[in-house]
Amino acid sequence: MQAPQDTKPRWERRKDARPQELLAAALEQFVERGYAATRLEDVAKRAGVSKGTLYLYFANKEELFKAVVRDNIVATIGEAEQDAATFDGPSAELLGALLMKWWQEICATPLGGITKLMLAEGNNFPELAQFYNDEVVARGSSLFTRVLTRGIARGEFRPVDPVVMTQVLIAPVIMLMMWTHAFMPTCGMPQIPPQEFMDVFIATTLRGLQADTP
Amino acid sequence: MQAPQDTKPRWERRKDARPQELLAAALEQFVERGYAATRLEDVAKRAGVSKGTLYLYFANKEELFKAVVRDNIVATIGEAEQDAATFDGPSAELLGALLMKWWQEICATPLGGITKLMLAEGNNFPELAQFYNDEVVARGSSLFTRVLTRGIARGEFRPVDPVVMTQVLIAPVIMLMMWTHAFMPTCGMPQIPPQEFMDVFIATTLRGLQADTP
Amino acid sequence: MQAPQDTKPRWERRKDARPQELLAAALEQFVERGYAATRLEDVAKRAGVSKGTLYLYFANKEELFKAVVRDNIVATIGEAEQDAATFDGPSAELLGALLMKWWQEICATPLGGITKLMLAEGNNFPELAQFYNDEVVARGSSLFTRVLTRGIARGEFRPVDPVVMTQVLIAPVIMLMMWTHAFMPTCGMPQIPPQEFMDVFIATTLRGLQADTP
Amino acid sequence: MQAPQDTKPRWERRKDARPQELLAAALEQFVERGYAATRLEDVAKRAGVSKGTLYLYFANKEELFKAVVRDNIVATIGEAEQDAATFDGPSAELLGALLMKWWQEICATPLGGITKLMLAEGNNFPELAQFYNDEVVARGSSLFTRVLTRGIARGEFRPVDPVVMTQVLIAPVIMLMMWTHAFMPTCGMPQIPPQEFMDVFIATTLRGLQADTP
DNA sequence: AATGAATGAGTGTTCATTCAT
DNA sequence: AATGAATGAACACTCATTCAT
Repeated sequence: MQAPQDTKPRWERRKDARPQELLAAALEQFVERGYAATRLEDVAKRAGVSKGTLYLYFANKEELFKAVVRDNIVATIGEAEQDAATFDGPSAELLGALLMKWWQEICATPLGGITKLMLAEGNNFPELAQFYNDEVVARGSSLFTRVLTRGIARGEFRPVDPVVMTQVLIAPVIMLMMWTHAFMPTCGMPQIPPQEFMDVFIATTLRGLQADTP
Repeated sequence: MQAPQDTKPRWERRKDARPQELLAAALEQFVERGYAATRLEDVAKRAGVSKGTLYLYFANKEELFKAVVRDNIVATIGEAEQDAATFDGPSAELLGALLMKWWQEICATPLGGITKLMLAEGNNFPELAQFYNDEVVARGSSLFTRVLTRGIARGEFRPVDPVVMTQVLIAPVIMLMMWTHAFMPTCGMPQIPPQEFMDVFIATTLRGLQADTP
Repeated sequence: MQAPQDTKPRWERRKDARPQELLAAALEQFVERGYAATRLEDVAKRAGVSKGTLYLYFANKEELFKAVVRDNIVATIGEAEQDAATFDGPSAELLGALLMKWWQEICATPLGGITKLMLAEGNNFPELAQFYNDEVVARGSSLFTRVLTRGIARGEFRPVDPVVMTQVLIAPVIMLMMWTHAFMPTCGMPQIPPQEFMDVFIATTLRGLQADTP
Repeated sequence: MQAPQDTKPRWERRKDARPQELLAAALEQFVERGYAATRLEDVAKRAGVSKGTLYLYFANKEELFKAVVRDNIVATIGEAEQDAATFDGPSAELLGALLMKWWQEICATPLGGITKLMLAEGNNFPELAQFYNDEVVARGSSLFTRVLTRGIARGEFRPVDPVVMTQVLIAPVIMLMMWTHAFMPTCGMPQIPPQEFMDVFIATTLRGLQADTP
């Protein structure tokens, strides 16, 4: 028996990988330097190609950025939406899993830098802000809102306003992410141990949401 | 007795006011657009002078930014250091006053935007980061540390590690500021009422610091 | 008695002259190379300034081109409109004068190259085409149409359709201009003597327009 | 008797057709956008091949353009030269046929756009201008000159200077072509009916050339 | 023969900085 | 002190051309 073989010629395999290589390079560069300060030539160099090659795959800087967001953050949101749609167990468990997934797959990775970037530069690039708000903020929020609504409907959660509660859920995670990511290395801030924070936060919140059982 | 009078002719007073006008314009522009995206021409226009005039007072963009920080944040820290040095009463009172002063005079004003800016863009301008760390973060932190040490020495506070405790004091305030300032308008986050937050935070913390009185 | 003196400092006189110098350089360059092939750096060099200086006076390439057209062709049309509005004599005389002015001040000068350019590249730059059509073609045409209408109303001209007749008037002049201007030097075409052509053309046309006198 | 058959397999015929397909695509693109603005990628796409394939058949953009001219205009001139060389009848008939052929096979087809293009952009591409002048202008002119000379020698035409007369013959046709082709759609010029124009032009000219018959 | 990925020189545009007046 | 004209380095984006497959 053989290991599965890629029968394509080498350059074709290379071609298929290119967009991913470019997106990875772009992510790093955007996170390191911010949107405006990222030079496409540096992204290209980082991916080991020339400036022109970038334009074979992405129409311009803005589309490159959007592709980075889509390929990483939006994709993860999509998975989470799947998880939520097919999940059958208690809402508290689902909510906890979603929060932890968000933390582990986005906030705790370099992707967290994208959120920082949007906070910092969003004002200067309204179209990007719009895109990010539509594809990430709105979709992510409404996912949490739906889970809360489900829990309330099933009598698992107390009858809070699910929209407001969504914000209450989101806020500490973003805070923690800013804390973990953004603070300047020089800043000498204390390291909050993120995993513990998340554990405590989730446990506390779920307990607070729990409906009274007579 | 007379109120102190400015005996200078008007144009000279004007001249003396120039740097202040420029610094005010620069602050607004930096806060609105970030450091990199701020165009000196816009700062000049906002102050009602020409671009060249800016360079009569500030050697370059970086020095302008530093001057904004010095003239506002560093100055406030200086005052606070004075307050602390001459204060004679209980350490808890001093600590509460310092925290509240920090909140009210920096975090709750446009100056809070400078902190956001440093978090967001500091990495791209290492010299600015260094400056900000030395002049603001380090000095501010050490002020709190000194007050904590004083309180412990005087038996008012429990014998915590004053350096770590400093971070614990600072973190929530910065969090609140980020919350108040930075989050994208689109983000739809709930408004935390800052004054209440600060009151509760200060009360709780001081109570937690209080040494046991036998 | 003294010659009128310019009391401004030299650099200010320079500044006032700059736009004209740039427009002149741009006209030459556009006529020589066409719109797309004209490099702004070459325009700048030709005017003896740097590329950046161009942008102090004109927002971009397109605006530079429009300014060239306005400053030359549109201005001349404006004069002609004035002439026509204030003219009191026979319509035939006015019409002849307008045609000749058009020939002498536009077609026979480098400005004719602009028309050639629009014919050649207009398709590729729809916004420029629109502008040129509105500001030059439409205004110029309607001027001739008005004069024809005036002549007909006053019983000087036969009752032709003035709009169609306008085209008949315009066509030969544009033809002559293309002939004079555009033909490649190498092309070895015969030199039509333009002045004679215009004289004969105007004389013939006016005679053809003349109303029958009983 | 059989019609000549192409015995090659289909893919080979395809291969043979390639250059023609490319030339056709190039002609359309050049006429639509002009020489400089034509992107080889668009030509390739139009021909349904890849950009690289273009370079298998034509060394570069310039050679592609020359090939378009050769394959169309020069070829037609060649035919006309043949016609003229073998023609035995009256010179007036030959001359009329040549003029009409020129009109119908070049000026009235998209090929007319090539002439427009050379007029408009020739200056920017001296090598192309040289080529066009040698292969098209000179050869075409000298063909007419030879026919005129023949007619004069045979006593059919009046003894005009054949070189000058050649230009007189050429000018109106080029004019008509410019009129038909190049003028901006927006320009609202009246449509000259080309066939009538040519008929009248040829009839008039031949009559004018006719030698007096005693 | 055919592909299409890759290149890099070239151009329009921006903006911190300088300097003659 | 103040001006604002001038500069030029920097960057996003395009496209003719090359070449490994």
